[in-house]
Amino acid sequence: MATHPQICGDGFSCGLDAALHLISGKWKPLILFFLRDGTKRYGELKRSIGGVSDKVLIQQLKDLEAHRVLARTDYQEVPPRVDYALTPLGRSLADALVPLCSWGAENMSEVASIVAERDTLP
Amino acid sequence: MATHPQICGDGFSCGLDAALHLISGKWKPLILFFLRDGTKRYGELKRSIGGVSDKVLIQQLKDLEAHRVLARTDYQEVPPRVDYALTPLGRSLADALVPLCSWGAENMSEVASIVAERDTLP
DNA sequence: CTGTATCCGTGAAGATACTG
DNA sequence: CAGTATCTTCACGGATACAG
Repeated sequence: MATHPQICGDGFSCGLDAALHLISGKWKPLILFFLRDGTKRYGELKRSIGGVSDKVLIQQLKDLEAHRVLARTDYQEVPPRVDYALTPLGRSLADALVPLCSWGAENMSEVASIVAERDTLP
Repeated sequence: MATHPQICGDGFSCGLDAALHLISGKWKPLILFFLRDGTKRYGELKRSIGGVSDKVLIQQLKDLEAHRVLARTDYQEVPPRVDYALTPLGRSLADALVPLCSWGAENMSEVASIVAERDTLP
């Protein structure tokens, strides 16, 4: 990732940049929000989200795990049982996301029409 | 937040999804961040950010403008003078971003080390 | 000063099939 | 059930040159 020359050290331009680095990915925000309800198994997660392929879901889960946002537990059973949960870091991040989520919910119809209008232009 | 998902009516899976749709882009968070200080001219913005090409910066500014997050004013002068400012929608979005920004600032060193550790692996 | 116009490399995401 | 393995596509972002 290219570092931005301005603002602060640690390789991030600002706190927002650091936070976004962890949640950038098409399904990551959704994963975080589902996991706020508690630990979930892989299949539950996949059904909850819907429309995501195994490959992509696994990839995003691995990213989040590597970034210490969530923890994966493999019970080494047959048939396989694996679950995912937020770490303390992940929970605090998810909490920080709440206002943004509320904003989106409040402005959703406006955002939807803006996006629709724009995506259908030539 | 809404417990569920899957396309909640307006084409977004949840409010967070809608919000992120507007700020996804490498420089957009930074642009919002700088514009919180007030209206800025194109050149100011470019210098503030640093390391971004004209093409990409313009592209992201256009996206934000089309999404009604910021307003562009062209003074029709020679030499050209153009400035950019947050709209009311943009300001409320930027405000909703503050907790996330704070989270990033508080956890920046941890995030930086996590990312560094991971990005240097094979 | 504020942009356009091209060309291009990269990687994220999707479709599909297969496995322990 | 919980993944892996390939193959493909395409939008994102970058470099460079040029224009009003």
